[in-house]
Amino acid sequence: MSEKSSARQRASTTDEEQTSESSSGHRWQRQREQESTTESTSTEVQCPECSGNVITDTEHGETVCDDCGLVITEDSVDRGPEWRAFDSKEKDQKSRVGAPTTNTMHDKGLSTNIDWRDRDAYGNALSSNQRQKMQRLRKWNERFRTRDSKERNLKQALGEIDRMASAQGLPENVRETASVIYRRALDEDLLPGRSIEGVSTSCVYAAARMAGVPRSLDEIADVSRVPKSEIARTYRYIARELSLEVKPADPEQYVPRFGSELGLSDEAKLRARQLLQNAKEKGVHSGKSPVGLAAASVYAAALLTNEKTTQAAVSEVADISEVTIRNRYHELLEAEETVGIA
DNA sequence: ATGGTTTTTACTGCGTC
DNA sequence: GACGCGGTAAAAACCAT
Repeated sequence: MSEKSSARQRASTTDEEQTSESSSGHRWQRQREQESTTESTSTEVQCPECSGNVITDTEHGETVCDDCGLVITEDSVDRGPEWRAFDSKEKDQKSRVGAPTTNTMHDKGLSTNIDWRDRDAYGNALSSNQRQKMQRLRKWNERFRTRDSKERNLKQALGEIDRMASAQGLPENVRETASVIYRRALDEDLLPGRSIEGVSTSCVYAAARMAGVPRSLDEIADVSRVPKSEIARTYRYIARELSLEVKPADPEQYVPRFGSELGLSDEAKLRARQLLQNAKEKGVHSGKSPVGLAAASVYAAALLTNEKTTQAAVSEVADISEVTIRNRYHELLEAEETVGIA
């Protein structure tokens, strides 16, 4: 058992809960009393006997008439957890639902994991007899888990997705999305004729854009083993076939990242966004690369807020030539002026 | 394949520290 | 003289036709 899954296992056994519950029984008893005072709610329902107000008494699990005391329902089910958590750590310890299913594992994390360490649950070494048994179990578990080619395919692809996402510092939800996209691609038989690597790269690219933290094709290509052209081709194909709703990248989405990489103030970032919004209204941006626009706006904003940056530095973090930055930021400033300094 | 557009590369001149 | 910046021309990349 790996440490993670054994912890999960332990959390799901009932005796642990029972003991921790009884040891702190009086505490949560008191909590429940407080709860009941706050949660006794009167409803619109009327008592069938005296037409009085009916109240729900959560402490005793009864629905009772406030006037005549008639018990309308009893032994109602308390659907809340029977424990209280006072901080997130405690919640993690007490909760006994397992890990959430995740699409970043080829079997959604639902299958059994057998740890590679030859240790039992207490951390003691196993006897040689046991060790051999575990070896066999591991082997068959692995064979079972990655039964057919699709599963093996997925496993490899998800590994790649994870690797690239990490390299680009993309958050967990992007990996999740990328995994989902890949699954769909696999289900729709989009893979034949395309490399696993290429498709998974495209998935990461798409997922990053969908999550609003876009990476340029160049940046993605940097961490992939596939040439940019292939990524672009595959991405278009995937996006079309799965009809992914990926809006054209919004330059504004690049601003925070470029801004912080250059160590600019929030004010400058805000200014950059304003410039972009203005440019958008003027329609200056159509046809121009979003990254270039973003880079230019960041540079322009730095100038306007008197923060030191150079075109070279912006060009570095944005992967855009200085020339493009110059051209764009002129356009940005022009658009700004025609509006007039209101 | 082709033509039009955008981006990149490479180079040069200007002003400032 | 190095550096940041602006401009230009030609090449390359990209996109729709």
